[in-house]
Amino acid sequence: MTVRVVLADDQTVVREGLRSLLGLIEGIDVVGVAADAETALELVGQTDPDVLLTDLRMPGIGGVEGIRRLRGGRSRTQAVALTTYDDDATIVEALSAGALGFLNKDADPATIADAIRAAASGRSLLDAKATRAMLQRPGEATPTAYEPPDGLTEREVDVLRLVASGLANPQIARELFVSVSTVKTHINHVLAKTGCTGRAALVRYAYEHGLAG
Amino acid sequence: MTVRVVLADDQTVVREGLRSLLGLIEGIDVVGVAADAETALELVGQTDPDVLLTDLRMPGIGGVEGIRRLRGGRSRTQAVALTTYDDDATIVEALSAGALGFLNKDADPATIADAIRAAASGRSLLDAKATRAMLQRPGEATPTAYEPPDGLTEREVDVLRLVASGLANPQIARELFVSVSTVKTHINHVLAKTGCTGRAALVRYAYEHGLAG
DNA sequence: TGACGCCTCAACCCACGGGTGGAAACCGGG
DNA sequence: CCCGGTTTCCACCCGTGGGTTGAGGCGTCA
Repeated sequence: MTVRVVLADDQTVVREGLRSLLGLIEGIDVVGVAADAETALELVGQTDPDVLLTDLRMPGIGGVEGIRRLRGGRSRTQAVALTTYDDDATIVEALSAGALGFLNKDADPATIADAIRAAASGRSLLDAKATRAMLQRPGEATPTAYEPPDGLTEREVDVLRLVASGLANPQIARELFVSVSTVKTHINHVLAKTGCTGRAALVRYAYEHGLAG
Repeated sequence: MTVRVVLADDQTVVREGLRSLLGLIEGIDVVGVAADAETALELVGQTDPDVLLTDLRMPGIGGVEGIRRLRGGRSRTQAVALTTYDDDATIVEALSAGALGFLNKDADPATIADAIRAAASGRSLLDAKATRAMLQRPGEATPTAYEPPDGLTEREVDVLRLVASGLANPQIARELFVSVSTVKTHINHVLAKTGCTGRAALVRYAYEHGLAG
Protein backbone atom coordinates (compact mmCIF):
# COMPACT_ATOMS: atom_id res chain seq x y z
CA MET A 1 0.00 0.00 0.00
CA THR A 2 1.47 3.36 -1.02
CA VAL A 3 1.14 6.50 1.06
CA ARG A 4 -0.01 9.60 -0.82
CA VAL A 5 1.66 12.84 0.33
CA VAL A 6 1.26 16.57 -0.27
CA LEU A 7 4.30 18.78 0.46
CA ALA A 8 4.26 22.41 1.62
CA ASP A 9 7.43 24.48 1.82
CA ASP A 10 8.13 28.01 0.67
CA GLN A 11 11.74 27.30 -0.28
CA THR A 12 12.08 25.86 -3.74
CA VAL A 13 15.18 23.84 -3.00
CA VAL A 14 13.64 22.17 0.03
CA ARG A 15 10.38 21.51 -1.80
CA GLU A 16 12.07 19.92 -4.78
CA GLY A 17 14.57 18.17 -2.60
CA LEU A 18 11.80 16.47 -0.67
CA ARG A 19 9.93 15.66 -3.84
CA SER A 20 12.88 13.90 -5.39
CA LEU A 21 14.02 12.21 -2.20
CA LEU A 22 10.60 10.90 -1.27
CA GLY A 23 9.90 9.93 -4.87
CA LEU A 24 12.78 7.48 -4.70
CA ILE A 25 11.34 5.75 -1.66
CA GLU A 26 9.18 2.69 -2.18
CA GLY A 27 5.64 3.12 -0.88
CA ILE A 28 5.53 6.92 -0.89
CA ASP A 29 3.86 8.91 -3.64
CA VAL A 30 4.09 12.72 -3.75
CA VAL A 31 0.79 13.80 -5.28
CA GLY A 32 1.20 17.57 -4.88
CA VAL A 33 3.51 20.38 -3.78
CA ALA A 34 2.71 23.89 -2.58
CA ALA A 35 4.70 26.94 -1.51
CA ASP A 36 2.31 28.13 1.19
CA ALA A 37 -0.27 26.73 3.59
CA GLU A 38 -3.40 28.03 1.82
CA THR A 39 -2.40 26.44 -1.47
CA ALA A 40 -1.50 23.26 0.34
CA LEU A 41 -4.97 23.07 1.91
CA GLU A 42 -6.56 23.50 -1.53
CA LEU A 43 -4.37 20.71 -2.86
CA VAL A 44 -5.37 18.51 0.05
CA GLY A 45 -9.02 19.15 -0.79
CA GLN A 46 -8.42 18.16 -4.42
CA THR A 47 -6.17 15.15 -3.97
CA ASP A 48 -7.25 13.76 -0.57
CA PRO A 49 -3.75 12.59 0.42
CA ASP A 50 -2.90 10.44 3.43
CA VAL A 51 -0.37 12.91 4.80
CA LEU A 52 0.49 16.60 4.57
CA LEU A 53 4.21 17.17 5.13
CA THR A 54 4.55 20.86 5.88
CA ASP A 55 7.08 23.47 6.83
CA LEU A 56 6.03 25.76 9.71
CA ARG A 57 7.51 29.14 8.78
CA MET A 58 5.84 30.15 5.55
CA PRO A 59 4.34 33.33 4.14
CA GLY A 60 0.65 33.85 4.78
CA ILE A 61 -1.10 31.90 7.49
CA GLY A 62 1.96 29.74 8.24
CA GLY A 63 2.25 26.04 8.81
CA VAL A 64 0.85 25.89 12.35
CA GLU A 65 -2.38 27.60 11.34
CA GLY A 66 -2.47 25.38 8.24
CA ILE A 67 -2.26 22.25 10.39
CA ARG A 68 -4.93 23.61 12.72
CA ARG A 69 -7.33 24.24 9.83
CA LEU A 70 -6.60 20.87 8.33
CA ARG A 71 -7.29 19.05 11.58
CA GLY A 72 -10.26 21.28 12.34
CA GLY A 73 -11.94 20.30 9.10
CA ARG A 74 -13.45 16.99 8.07
CA SER A 75 -10.34 15.84 6.24
CA ARG A 76 -8.86 12.42 7.02
CA THR A 77 -5.40 13.74 6.09
CA GLN A 78 -2.77 13.60 8.83
CA ALA A 79 -0.09 16.29 9.29
CA VAL A 80 3.67 16.01 9.81
CA ALA A 81 5.69 19.14 10.62
CA LEU A 82 9.17 19.57 9.16
CA THR A 83 11.05 22.67 10.17
CA THR A 84 14.44 24.29 10.56
CA TYR A 85 13.45 25.91 13.85
CA ASP A 86 12.89 23.23 16.46
CA ASP A 87 12.72 25.21 19.68
CA ASP A 88 10.43 23.78 22.32
CA ALA A 89 7.73 26.41 21.84
CA THR A 90 7.47 25.68 18.12
CA ILE A 91 7.27 21.94 18.77
CA VAL A 92 4.51 22.33 21.31
CA GLU A 93 2.58 24.66 19.00
CA ALA A 94 2.75 22.29 16.07
CA LEU A 95 1.70 19.29 18.10
CA SER A 96 -1.07 21.26 19.79
CA ALA A 97 -2.35 22.25 16.36
CA GLY A 98 -2.71 18.56 15.56
CA ALA A 99 0.52 17.45 13.92
CA LEU A 100 1.21 13.74 14.35
CA GLY A 101 4.88 14.03 13.52
CA PHE A 102 7.62 16.59 14.15
CA LEU A 103 11.01 16.53 12.45
CA ASN A 104 13.94 18.84 12.00
CA LYS A 105 15.10 19.41 8.43
CA ASP A 106 18.41 17.86 9.44
CA ALA A 107 16.59 14.52 9.54
CA ASP A 108 17.73 11.95 7.04
CA PRO A 109 15.30 10.83 4.30
CA ALA A 110 14.65 7.42 5.86
CA THR A 111 13.48 9.05 9.07
CA ILE A 112 11.21 11.42 7.17
CA ALA A 113 9.73 8.47 5.31
CA ASP A 114 9.17 6.63 8.59
CA ALA A 115 7.36 9.62 10.05
CA ILE A 116 5.12 9.84 6.98
CA ARG A 117 4.23 6.16 7.11
CA ALA A 118 3.59 6.38 10.85
CA ALA A 119 1.26 9.36 10.42
CA ALA A 120 -0.59 7.67 7.56
CA SER A 121 -1.56 4.88 9.91
CA GLY A 122 -2.48 7.26 12.70
CA ARG A 123 0.68 6.77 14.70
CA SER A 124 3.03 9.51 15.82
CA LEU A 125 6.77 9.67 15.17
CA LEU A 126 8.68 12.43 16.89
CA ASP A 127 12.40 13.01 16.80
CA ALA A 128 14.45 12.97 20.01
CA LYS A 129 14.13 16.66 20.71
CA ALA A 130 10.39 16.78 20.09
CA THR A 131 9.89 13.81 22.38
CA ARG A 132 11.85 15.55 25.10
CA ALA A 133 9.78 18.72 24.65
CA MET A 134 6.57 16.72 24.96
CA LEU A 135 7.70 14.92 28.09
CA GLN A 136 8.94 18.09 29.73
CA ARG A 137 5.64 19.87 29.23
CA PRO A 138 2.95 17.32 29.97
CA GLY A 139 -0.53 18.53 29.11
CA GLU A 140 0.67 21.77 27.57
CA ALA A 141 0.67 20.28 24.10
CA THR A 142 -3.05 19.59 24.05
CA PRO A 143 -5.59 22.36 23.35
CA THR A 144 -4.02 25.85 23.85
CA ALA A 145 -5.35 28.13 21.14
CA TYR A 146 -1.83 29.64 21.01
CA GLU A 147 -1.69 32.92 19.04
CA PRO A 148 -0.02 34.77 21.91
CA PRO A 149 2.05 32.35 24.05
CA ASP A 150 1.63 32.00 27.82
CA GLY A 151 -1.74 33.76 27.77
CA LEU A 152 -0.25 37.14 26.91
CA THR A 153 -2.80 39.76 25.90
CA GLU A 154 -2.59 41.73 22.68
CA ARG A 155 -1.33 44.81 24.44
CA GLU A 156 1.28 42.89 26.37
CA VAL A 157 2.61 41.48 23.13
CA ASP A 158 2.81 45.02 21.73
CA VAL A 159 4.95 46.10 24.65
CA LEU A 160 7.06 42.94 24.55
CA ARG A 161 7.82 43.48 20.87
CA LEU A 162 9.07 47.00 21.58
CA VAL A 163 11.13 45.81 24.54
CA ALA A 164 12.70 43.23 22.25
CA SER A 165 13.57 45.92 19.75
CA GLY A 166 15.76 47.53 22.37
CA LEU A 167 13.62 50.51 23.34
CA ALA A 168 13.52 51.98 26.86
CA ASN A 169 10.24 52.43 28.70
CA PRO A 170 9.72 56.15 27.87
CA GLN A 171 10.26 55.40 24.19
CA ILE A 172 7.80 52.53 24.32
CA ALA A 173 5.28 54.80 26.07
CA ARG A 174 5.60 57.38 23.28
CA GLU A 175 5.33 54.72 20.62
CA LEU A 176 2.07 53.35 22.06
CA PHE A 177 0.64 56.71 23.18
CA VAL A 178 0.34 55.64 26.82
CA SER A 179 2.11 56.64 30.04
CA VAL A 180 5.31 55.09 31.33
CA SER A 181 3.30 53.67 34.23
CA THR A 182 1.16 51.70 31.82
CA VAL A 183 4.23 50.35 30.08
CA LYS A 184 5.68 49.26 33.40
CA THR A 185 2.42 47.57 34.34
CA HIS A 186 2.34 45.62 31.10
CA ILE A 187 5.97 44.62 31.44
CA ASN A 188 5.38 43.39 34.98
CA HIS A 189 2.46 41.32 33.75
CA VAL A 190 4.59 39.82 31.00
CA LEU A 191 7.39 39.07 33.45
CA ALA A 192 4.93 37.31 35.73
CA LYS A 193 3.29 35.32 32.94
CA THR A 194 6.47 34.23 31.25
CA GLY A 195 8.53 33.62 34.37
CA CYS A 196 11.31 35.81 33.00
CA THR A 197 13.51 37.54 35.55
CA GLY A 198 14.60 40.65 33.72
CA ARG A 199 14.39 42.76 30.62
CA ALA A 200 17.18 40.89 28.88
CA ALA A 201 15.43 37.58 29.45
CA LEU A 202 12.30 39.13 27.93
CA VAL A 203 14.15 39.93 24.73
CA ARG A 204 15.40 36.38 24.56
CA TYR A 205 11.87 35.11 25.19
CA ALA A 206 10.54 37.27 22.37
CA TYR A 207 13.13 35.96 19.93
CA GLU A 208 12.46 32.36 20.86
CA HIS A 209 8.73 32.78 20.39
CA GLY A 210 8.87 34.47 17.03
CA LEU A 211 7.83 37.88 18.37
CA ALA A 212 11.05 39.48 17.18
CA GLY A 213 13.84 38.85 14.73
CA MET B 1 31.40 24.85 -21.29
CA THR B 2 30.03 23.24 -18.17
CA VAL B 3 30.51 24.64 -14.71
CA ARG B 4 31.70 22.16 -12.09
CA VAL B 5 30.18 22.69 -8.63
CA VAL B 6 30.67 21.35 -5.10
CA LEU B 7 27.73 21.71 -2.69
CA ALA B 8 27.92 22.12 1.09
CA ASP B 9 24.83 22.00 3.28
CA ASP B 10 24.20 20.17 6.55
CA GLN B 11 20.54 19.51 5.81
CA THR B 12 20.04 16.41 3.71
CA VAL B 13 16.88 17.63 2.01
CA VAL B 14 18.50 20.88 0.93
CA ARG B 15 21.65 19.13 -0.22
CA GLU B 16 19.82 16.56 -2.28
CA GLY B 17 17.33 19.15 -3.51
CA LEU B 18 20.12 21.29 -4.88
CA ARG B 19 21.85 18.30 -6.40
CA SER B 20 18.78 17.20 -8.31
CA LEU B 21 17.71 20.72 -9.28
CA LEU B 22 21.14 21.75 -10.51
CA GLY B 23 21.67 18.42 -12.21
CA LEU B 24 18.72 19.15 -14.44
CA ILE B 25 20.22 22.42 -15.60
CA GLU B 26 22.27 22.47 -18.78
CA GLY B 27 25.85 23.53 -18.24
CA ILE B 28 26.08 22.76 -14.53
CA ASP B 29 27.70 19.64 -13.17
CA VAL B 30 27.59 18.78 -9.48
CA VAL B 31 30.88 16.99 -8.82
CA GLY B 32 30.61 16.64 -5.06
CA VAL B 33 28.43 17.21 -2.01
CA ALA B 34 29.38 17.67 1.66
CA ALA B 35 27.52 18.16 4.94
CA ASP B 36 30.05 20.51 6.54
CA ALA B 37 32.68 23.04 5.55
CA GLU B 38 35.76 20.97 6.35
CA THR B 39 34.60 18.09 4.18
CA ALA B 40 33.67 20.54 1.44
CA LEU B 41 37.18 21.99 1.44
CA GLU B 42 38.66 18.51 1.13
CA LEU B 43 36.35 17.82 -1.79
CA VAL B 44 37.38 21.09 -3.39
CA GLY B 45 41.00 20.01 -3.08
CA GLN B 46 40.25 16.68 -4.74
CA THR B 47 37.92 17.79 -7.51
CA ASP B 48 39.09 21.35 -8.24
CA PRO B 49 35.58 22.67 -9.06
CA ASP B 50 34.76 26.07 -10.55
CA VAL B 51 32.37 26.99 -7.75
CA LEU B 52 31.63 26.05 -4.14
CA LEU B 53 27.95 26.60 -3.34
CA THR B 54 27.74 26.61 0.44
CA ASP B 55 25.31 27.09 3.29
CA LEU B 56 26.55 29.40 6.05
CA ARG B 57 25.15 27.87 9.23
CA MET B 58 26.71 24.46 9.50
CA PRO B 59 28.27 22.39 12.28
CA GLY B 60 32.01 22.80 12.79
CA ILE B 61 33.77 25.80 11.34
CA GLY B 62 30.69 27.08 9.51
CA GLY B 63 30.31 28.39 5.99
CA VAL B 64 31.83 31.82 6.50
CA GLU B 65 35.07 30.40 7.83
CA GLY B 66 34.97 27.82 5.04
CA ILE B 67 34.75 30.55 2.44
CA ARG B 68 37.55 32.47 4.11
CA ARG B 69 39.87 29.45 4.08
CA LEU B 70 38.97 28.68 0.49
CA ARG B 71 39.75 32.20 -0.66
CA GLY B 72 42.81 32.42 1.57
CA GLY B 73 44.32 29.36 -0.10
CA ARG B 74 45.69 29.02 -3.60
CA SER B 75 42.46 27.55 -4.97
CA ARG B 76 40.92 29.01 -8.10
CA THR B 77 37.46 27.95 -6.86
CA GLN B 78 34.94 30.73 -6.35
CA ALA B 79 32.37 30.74 -3.54
CA VAL B 80 28.62 31.41 -3.57
CA ALA B 81 26.71 31.63 -0.28
CA LEU B 82 23.22 30.23 -0.01
CA THR B 83 21.45 30.65 3.30
CA THR B 84 18.12 30.81 5.10
CA TYR B 85 19.27 33.67 7.29
CA ASP B 86 19.84 36.74 5.18
CA ASP B 87 20.21 39.50 7.74
CA ASP B 88 22.55 42.31 6.78
CA ALA B 89 25.32 41.24 9.15
CA THR B 90 25.40 37.74 7.68
CA ILE B 91 25.50 39.12 4.15
CA VAL B 92 28.38 41.46 4.92
CA GLU B 93 30.30 38.67 6.67
CA ALA B 94 29.93 36.26 3.77
CA LEU B 95 30.98 38.83 1.20
CA SER B 96 33.86 40.00 3.36
CA ALA B 97 35.04 36.42 3.61
CA GLY B 98 35.26 36.34 -0.17
CA ALA B 99 31.92 35.06 -1.47
CA LEU B 100 31.16 36.25 -4.99
CA GLY B 101 27.46 35.48 -4.72
CA PHE B 102 24.83 35.69 -2.00
CA LEU B 103 21.39 34.14 -2.27
CA ASN B 104 18.51 33.29 0.02
CA LYS B 105 17.24 29.72 -0.10
CA ASP B 106 13.93 31.11 -1.29
CA ALA B 107 15.64 31.82 -4.61
CA ASP B 108 14.33 29.90 -7.59
CA PRO B 109 16.63 27.40 -9.30
CA ALA B 110 17.24 29.57 -12.36
CA THR B 111 18.58 32.36 -10.17
CA ILE B 112 20.84 29.96 -8.32
CA ALA B 113 22.17 28.69 -11.63
CA ASP B 114 22.79 32.24 -12.80
CA ALA B 115 24.75 33.03 -9.65
CA ILE B 116 26.88 29.91 -10.12
CA ARG B 117 27.66 30.75 -13.74
CA ALA B 118 28.45 34.35 -12.81
CA ALA B 119 30.83 33.26 -10.05
CA ALA B 120 32.53 30.73 -12.35
CA SER B 121 33.51 33.57 -14.65
CA GLY B 122 34.59 35.82 -11.80
CA ARG B 123 31.48 37.97 -11.77
CA SER B 124 29.26 38.58 -8.76
CA LEU B 125 25.53 38.02 -8.62
CA LEU B 126 23.76 39.21 -5.49
CA ASP B 127 20.04 39.11 -4.81
CA ALA B 128 18.09 42.31 -4.12
CA LYS B 129 18.57 42.26 -0.38
CA ALA B 130 22.27 41.52 -0.54
CA THR B 131 22.76 44.35 -3.01
CA ARG B 132 20.96 46.71 -0.67
CA ALA B 133 23.10 45.58 2.24
CA MET B 134 26.26 46.21 0.23
CA LEU B 135 25.19 49.67 -0.86
CA GLN B 136 24.11 50.68 2.63
CA ARG B 137 27.44 49.73 4.13
CA PRO B 138 30.09 50.92 1.70
CA GLY B 139 33.55 49.70 2.55
CA GLU B 140 32.44 47.54 5.46
CA ALA B 141 32.25 44.46 3.27
CA THR B 142 35.90 44.51 2.27
CA PRO B 143 38.59 43.14 4.57
CA THR B 144 37.32 42.97 8.22
CA ALA B 145 38.77 39.82 9.75
CA TYR B 146 35.35 39.39 11.39
CA GLU B 147 35.31 36.59 13.98
CA PRO B 148 33.90 38.94 16.64
CA PRO B 149 31.93 41.84 15.06
CA ASP B 150 32.66 45.51 15.78
CA GLY B 151 36.10 44.70 17.14
CA LEU B 152 34.78 42.95 20.22
CA THR B 153 37.38 41.02 22.17
CA GLU B 154 36.99 37.37 23.07
CA ARG B 155 36.10 38.15 26.66
CA GLU B 156 33.57 40.78 25.63
CA VAL B 157 31.85 38.23 23.43
CA ASP B 158 31.73 35.82 26.38
CA VAL B 159 29.94 38.42 28.47
CA LEU B 160 27.64 39.44 25.63
CA ARG B 161 26.56 35.85 25.11
CA LEU B 162 25.61 35.52 28.77
CA VAL B 163 23.78 38.85 28.72
CA ALA B 164 21.84 37.59 25.72
CA SER B 165 20.92 34.45 27.58
CA GLY B 166 19.06 36.58 30.08
CA LEU B 167 21.48 36.45 33.02
CA ALA B 168 21.99 39.32 35.47
CA ASN B 169 25.46 40.70 36.16
CA PRO B 170 26.10 38.73 39.39
CA GLN B 171 25.16 35.50 37.63
CA ILE B 172 27.46 36.32 34.73
CA ALA B 173 30.25 37.08 37.18
CA ARG B 174 29.81 33.67 38.83
CA GLU B 175 29.68 31.96 35.45
CA LEU B 176 32.98 33.49 34.33
CA PHE B 177 34.71 33.41 37.75
CA VAL B 178 35.30 37.17 37.77
CA SER B 179 33.91 40.04 39.85
CA VAL B 180 30.73 41.98 39.05
CA SER B 181 32.93 45.00 38.42
CA THR B 182 34.70 43.20 35.62
CA VAL B 183 31.42 42.19 34.08
CA LYS B 184 30.22 45.79 34.17
CA THR B 185 33.43 46.99 32.59
CA HIS B 186 33.13 44.51 29.74
CA ILE B 187 29.47 45.40 29.22
CA ASN B 188 30.32 49.09 29.09
CA HIS B 189 32.97 48.36 26.48
CA VAL B 190 30.51 46.35 24.42
CA LEU B 191 27.91 49.12 24.69
CA ALA B 192 30.45 51.65 23.48
CA LYS B 193 31.70 49.50 20.59
CA THR B 194 28.29 48.44 19.33
CA GLY B 195 26.49 51.73 19.90
CA CYS B 196 23.75 49.98 21.80
CA THR B 197 21.89 52.03 24.40
CA GLY B 198 20.84 49.39 26.90
CA ARG B 199 20.90 45.80 27.95
CA ALA B 200 17.84 44.92 25.90
CA ALA B 201 19.43 46.36 22.78
CA LEU B 202 22.50 44.23 23.49
CA VAL B 203 20.42 41.06 23.46
CA ARG B 204 18.93 42.09 20.15
CA TYR B 205 22.42 42.81 18.83
CA ALA B 206 23.62 39.37 19.93
CA TYR B 207 20.74 37.66 18.16
CA GLU B 208 21.27 39.60 14.96
CA HIS B 209 24.96 38.76 14.90
CA GLY B 210 24.57 35.05 15.52
CA LEU B 211 25.96 35.21 19.05
CA ALA B 212 22.73 33.83 20.50
CA GLY B 213 19.74 31.84 19.41
C1' DT C 1 -27.06 44.20 37.20
C1' DG C 2 -22.99 42.40 38.98
C1' DA C 3 -18.64 39.89 37.94
C1' DC C 4 -14.70 39.49 35.42
C1' DG C 5 -10.75 40.68 32.54
C1' DC C 6 -8.18 44.15 30.06
C1' DC C 7 -6.21 48.66 29.72
C1' DT C 8 -5.06 52.68 31.87
C1' DC C 9 -2.62 55.46 35.44
C1' DA C 10 -0.27 57.01 40.01
C1' DA C 11 2.80 56.88 44.05
C1' DC C 12 6.33 54.58 46.29
C1' DC C 13 10.78 51.95 47.29
C1' DC C 14 15.22 50.33 46.33
C1' DA C 15 18.14 47.33 43.85
C1' DC C 16 20.44 46.90 39.74
C1' DG C 17 22.23 48.70 35.68
C1' DG C 18 24.59 52.49 33.08
C1' DG C 19 28.44 55.74 33.03
C1' DT C 20 32.30 57.95 35.06
C1' DG C 21 37.56 57.58 36.57
C1' DG C 22 41.41 55.27 37.96
C1' DA C 23 44.61 51.31 38.50
C1' DA C 24 47.05 47.04 38.51
C1' DA C 25 48.79 42.85 35.94
C1' DC C 26 49.84 40.49 31.77
C1' DC C 27 51.46 39.81 26.97
C1' DG C 28 52.89 40.89 22.40
C1' DG C 29 55.34 43.80 19.02
C1' DG C 30 58.01 47.90 17.73
C1' DC D 1 62.81 48.15 26.87
C1' DC D 2 58.73 50.71 26.79
C1' DC D 3 54.30 51.05 24.55
C1' DG D 4 49.53 49.46 23.61
C1' DG D 5 45.78 46.37 24.17
C1' DT D 6 43.37 43.02 27.06
C1' DT D 7 41.76 41.60 31.32
C1' DT D 8 41.03 42.24 35.88
C1' DC D 9 39.37 45.06 39.68
C1' DC D 10 37.60 49.16 42.85
C1' DA D 11 34.78 53.39 44.17
C1' DC D 12 31.31 56.62 43.22
C1' DC D 13 26.92 58.53 41.42
C1' DC D 14 22.36 58.43 39.88
C1' DG D 15 18.97 57.13 36.52
C1' DT D 16 16.11 53.58 35.14
C1' DG D 17 14.02 49.36 35.85
C1' DG D 18 11.73 45.79 38.83
C1' DG D 19 8.05 45.08 42.14
C1' DT D 20 4.17 46.66 45.07
C1' DT D 21 -0.40 48.49 46.01
C1' DG D 22 -4.32 50.66 44.73
C1' DA D 23 -7.79 52.46 41.71
C1' DG D 24 -10.88 54.08 37.82
C1' DG D 25 -13.04 53.19 33.04
C1' DC D 26 -14.42 50.01 29.66
C1' DG D 27 -15.94 46.09 27.38
C1' DT D 28 -18.25 41.22 27.70
C1' DC D 29 -20.86 37.53 29.50
C1' DA D 30 -23.90 35.38 32.63
